[in-house]
Amino acid sequence: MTIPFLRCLHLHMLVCRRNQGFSQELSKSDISLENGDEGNVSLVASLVASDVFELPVFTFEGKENSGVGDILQENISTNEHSSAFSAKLTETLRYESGSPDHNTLPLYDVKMESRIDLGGIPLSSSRFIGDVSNGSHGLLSSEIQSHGISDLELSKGQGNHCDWDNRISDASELLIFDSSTGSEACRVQDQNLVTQNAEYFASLPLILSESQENIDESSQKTQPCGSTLALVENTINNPPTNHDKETGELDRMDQLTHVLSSVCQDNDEGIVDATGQLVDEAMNSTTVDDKVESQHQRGVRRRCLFVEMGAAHKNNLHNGSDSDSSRSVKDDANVTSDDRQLVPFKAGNGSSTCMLPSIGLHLNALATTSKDSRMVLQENPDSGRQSIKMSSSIGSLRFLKVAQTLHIQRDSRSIGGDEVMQDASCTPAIGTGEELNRSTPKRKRRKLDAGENEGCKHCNCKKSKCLKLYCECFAAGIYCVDSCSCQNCFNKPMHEDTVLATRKQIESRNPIAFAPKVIKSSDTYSDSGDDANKTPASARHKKGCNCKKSSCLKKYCECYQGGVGCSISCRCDGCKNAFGRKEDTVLVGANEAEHGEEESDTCEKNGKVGSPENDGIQKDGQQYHEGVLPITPSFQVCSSSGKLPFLSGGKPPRSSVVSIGSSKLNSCGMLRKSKILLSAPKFEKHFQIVPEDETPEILKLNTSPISTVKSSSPNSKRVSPPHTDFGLSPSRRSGRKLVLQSIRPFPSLNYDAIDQSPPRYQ
DNA sequence: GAGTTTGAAACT
DNA sequence: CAGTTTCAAACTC
Ligand SMILES: [Zn+2]
Ligand SMILES: [Zn+2]
Ligand SMILES: [Zn+2]
Ligand SMILES: [Zn+2]
Ligand SMILES: [Zn+2]
Ligand SMILES: [Zn+2]
Repeated sequence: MTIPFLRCLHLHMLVCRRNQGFSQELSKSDISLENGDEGNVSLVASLVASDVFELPVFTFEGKENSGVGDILQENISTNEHSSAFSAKLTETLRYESGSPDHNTLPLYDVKMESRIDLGGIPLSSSRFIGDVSNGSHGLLSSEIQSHGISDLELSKGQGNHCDWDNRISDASELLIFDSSTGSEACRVQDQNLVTQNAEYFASLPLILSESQENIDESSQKTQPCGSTLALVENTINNPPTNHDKETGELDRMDQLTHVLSSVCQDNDEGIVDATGQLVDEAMNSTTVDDKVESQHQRGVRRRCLFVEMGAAHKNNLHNGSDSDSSRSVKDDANVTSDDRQLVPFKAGNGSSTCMLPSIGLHLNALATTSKDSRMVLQENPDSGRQSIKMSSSIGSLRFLKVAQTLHIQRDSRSIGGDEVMQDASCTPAIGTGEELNRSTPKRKRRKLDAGENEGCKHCNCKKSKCLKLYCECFAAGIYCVDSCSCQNCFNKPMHEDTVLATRKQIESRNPIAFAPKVIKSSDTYSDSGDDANKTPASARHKKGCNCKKSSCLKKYCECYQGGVGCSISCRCDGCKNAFGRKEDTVLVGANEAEHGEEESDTCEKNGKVGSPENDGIQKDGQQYHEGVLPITPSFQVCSSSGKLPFLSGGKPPRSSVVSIGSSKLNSCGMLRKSKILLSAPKFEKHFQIVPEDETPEILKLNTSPISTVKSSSPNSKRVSPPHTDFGLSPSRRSGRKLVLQSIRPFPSLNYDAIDQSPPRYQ
């Protein structure tokens, strides 16, 4: 029951890694789906119903159609083995992480994740992992489970939202961050989210059916199956409602935001976060069209669709044309990114163990060490919002995992670049990330297409052995993958000891060395209410750039590359940063907040629209909310597992930071990470870290208030860090100081580990 | 794909 | 901390 999100994350991770492998299986399942749309749907529904919590999806099997059924059954069976699997999974995960390529079920995974998220069902992360571990099948099962759970709960009583709410609340918070980043609408409060989630769940069955219908209707979809995924894809491909693609995206975002907002409004509790992301994507994909009306329902439906789609999609993909599949994959990736963001929620429960096996991230190794940390969600009485605090490693781990998944996805899929970053950006969701960065990557991907997407990055090191920050992989906290063109690479799981030791050394010199390069701070007033206004969040490069010849107009500039404007921390000459000139910030001075907003806006715009260069600036990165930590090892404590951030970018990061909603997610990484966290909550100041494109997943901690953290979750270890911080002198300056504090996480990890519990690393 | 430019990372 | 070197990405062609 614990935390669905986590599971989702794990699933994602797993999925991503295994995507390839799954694809085969999926193809089968897909086929079955294609044969009968209804059948698919039914399957899903059945699954949902059957599964209560965890693994056992058994019932499904019986229900399942022959084609799909086989696959599902297999999955299920594997799930049953869960315990054993879990162990295996961990291993596999790592392995995978090491070589994301292995499995490529990405689509599925993604879908799985989304579903899970939607379900919001609290599963023990561990179980999930175990499920996942089983293999592709496991993934499916996991999804199924999630659904099943959701359904069950829902079925029991939509009326009983309470449980969900509670569960969700945590998740929702996490989600919220993401959502917030993504869409202003998200502002809605976390609590609301929860309720919504409950509704979602309840509605899920319906949704499924509907979703199919919608698919058929709405999308002419090429794919007969009409799985929700297909729909989504279709919508994505063809901007749903009418909007031109570009505008369409924006519109989508807007719509999504609107929808979300409306939903939020509707529900006091508003679920936004996790669902929000999903919703967003779904919204985007499906069609923003419907916006208003039962937004909730739709949102739910969409989500459901997503989830379902995920499954269906997979199927479709296989059957469908390659292009479709690719698309679907992207979508999945996006979803995952979202999930990532969601994930952060809480690892909370003791199950943290799950995290252990993470994937490719360097952190993974660390993860084993500390499980202590947990994410704590605090509710601020004041605002009512809840701040999630991840103290723990677990959260970090999850993030990491997420990030890894993102990475993996990137590798395998090479999703489009930016997106979320997803936001990673994932972040706070961090996750955001990755980069999360990396979100809606699929859609964005379309745009980006090109090469690197967020996720796709690969290094080409010749002399650094991939053990220095010169190496983007190493810097991102991830292991090199097959797609890397590095020479004499030591940044591989087999050299884990060396990697970790090197990391440690580097961190000792510079605590924030592995922190996301872009930090988002919502300072100022914004918090209070609304920071939201948007404003806020001004994302900035953690160290500022030192450009002399590029005028901060090219990606040589890390600020520009990160999709953020230059700040007083920058020492650039002739700054013309399209996301915001240094001068502007300086001048503004007091007004910083405003500027920040502006900048942020600009960024978003850029990202979404086109950033200057379509390329994607790395927005992928997910911005982490204050607390969110990057994957850095520090997190590791908790997360050792995860690897890299991913942040984001995972999210599939969209180009712009903003993204999440708007999308900045980097799909890749994370995420796109994706995502930017807009809202900071009410806390004093929230800083979000935006991982760059890829930052692996992000851990989202609520830093801001360290105090809060403590208060909130006594359980959790104290994150307190000295903040003194890491030393970012510049950032410290005036306003930014806060940021640094918020940032603490990175180092914090270490601290935690070190101070209290020695890092497990060694 | 080779070659150049660039600015961060690393080194002194 | 500044200056220099090293490095790999970003960019150009
Ligand atoms: Zn490298
Ligand atoms: Zn590499
Ligand atoms: Zn390498
Ligand atoms: Zn610059
Ligand atoms: Zn700058
Ligand atoms: Zn500049």
